[in-house]
Amino acid sequence: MRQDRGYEDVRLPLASDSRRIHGSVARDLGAAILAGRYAPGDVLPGEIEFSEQLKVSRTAYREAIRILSAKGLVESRPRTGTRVSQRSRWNLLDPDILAWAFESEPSETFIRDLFELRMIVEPAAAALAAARRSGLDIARMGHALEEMGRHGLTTEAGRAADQAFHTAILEAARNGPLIALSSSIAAAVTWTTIFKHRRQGLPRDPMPDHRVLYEAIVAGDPEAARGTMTDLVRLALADTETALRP
Amino acid sequence: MRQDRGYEDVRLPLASDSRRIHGSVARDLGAAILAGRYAPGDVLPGEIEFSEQLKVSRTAYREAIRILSAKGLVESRPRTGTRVSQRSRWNLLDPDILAWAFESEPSETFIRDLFELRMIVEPAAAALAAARRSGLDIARMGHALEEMGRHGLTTEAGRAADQAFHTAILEAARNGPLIALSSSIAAAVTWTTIFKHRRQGLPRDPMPDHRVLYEAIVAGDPEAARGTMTDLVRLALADTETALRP
DNA sequence: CTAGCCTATTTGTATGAGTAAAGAACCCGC
DNA sequence: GCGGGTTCTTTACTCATACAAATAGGCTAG
Repeated sequence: MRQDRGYEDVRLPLASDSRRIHGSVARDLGAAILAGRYAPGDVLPGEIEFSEQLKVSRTAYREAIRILSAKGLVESRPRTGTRVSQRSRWNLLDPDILAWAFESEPSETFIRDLFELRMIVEPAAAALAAARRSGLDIARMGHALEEMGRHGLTTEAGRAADQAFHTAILEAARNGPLIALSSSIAAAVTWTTIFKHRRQGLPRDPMPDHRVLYEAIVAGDPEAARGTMTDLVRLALADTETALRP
Repeated sequence: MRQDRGYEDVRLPLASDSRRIHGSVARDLGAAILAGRYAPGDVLPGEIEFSEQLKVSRTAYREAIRILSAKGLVESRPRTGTRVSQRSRWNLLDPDILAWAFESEPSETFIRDLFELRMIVEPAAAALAAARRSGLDIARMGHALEEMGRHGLTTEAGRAADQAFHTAILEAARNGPLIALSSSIAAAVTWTTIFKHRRQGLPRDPMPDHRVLYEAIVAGDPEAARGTMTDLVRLALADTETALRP
């Protein structure tokens, strides 16, 4: 028997709907801003000019700008035009923004910052998850672990399972705002692995760590879960550090 | 001598630009969704019908929907229409979403969740801040403390200063994604105070706690800062709990 | 009963005209 | 000269309309 309920809204972390024109324009501009091609304070060309330049209608262009504006990347006012906002206004935890940030390789400090966040959030989340997890949560984690083991982290499916494992833990913590952080965490998780592989092969098999963590959560032992997760993230950070600073 | 640099982009947490029509439509619909007037899975009326009903052009309405879509509240596809997304897709850490959530009084569980997040994030942030704070950071915190002391938490200015104090700490932690959480934290901070007052007056003067925390950060003692912040948030949570459960 | 086409419905895109807001330049009285 | 109000001009914002694309669900042939 398959347990499909609850998975129905799981999709790849593809940036929203880049199929539509407004979506792809937003993605392109957003990625350009994240990559630094437009700096905070810069004024974009006027609507008519820029939309013509991009070969799209003003309607589509404006909708793209609304998207960026909703994520805090730009602000537009009559007479002044549309300008890139200060970094402090950017919604760095927005899933799309993260995806755009990782489109062109992000700065090392950004990756470090994400790991710092993981180090803060995930151990606490693991502790909460150990206290609150349901049978369904456990099933999901178990399934993700299995998939990880089967495919290995060299495959796309394996990395997805890794993400799913960490996401399941955050969801088991039963905290809405915390779940909203899962996309950020997931981004960091994926890039850990990618970096590790880029720097030739796995320095270490991550499966044992994950299994111990899983057992702690199944056993309902918050402090064990916290400690194990701390170790897990610390090791991942260490691996990433060596990959970053060769 | 005043230190104005760096404050130039500080504004009230008013939901973006509700002056423009697309902005106010987005605010209204967003607040309605957050308040539960539209439930996840519900399909909104068609563009033409709904925009006429709201007495705005289809263009403005569509731009509003793009904003909501960018924040994960809705998803729209041809033929199917626009429907409210699953809660797990909502970007609960988005500043606008938080503002909308607090427009109609939010659920108790949501407030508890925010406090849980504070409890996780702020002590760690305080520790980092103690290690990394600059002179400017200290000046800001000091200024905010002064204002808090002068106006007291019964005034709008005093509450703003309280928020500013906590925001300054997060900024001193020198971590972009963490700073993006400041709006969430700030929301929780404000509502603590409002709840406490609703439940007759201050149960306790919060200034001493804040001063001790400030000293720890000035002294550059991470563990002291972490401990003090933990106490501070725990007390705030306790106060809020008693206000929630009368 | 199934695979594949059809079509009706809904959002998406394009275009053009007119409105409102917000700096900047200007004018005027002092 | 100089401050304060006024006009001016640029820009985004709003509106209306037409057409294109996508797709869910029915229809039809096999």
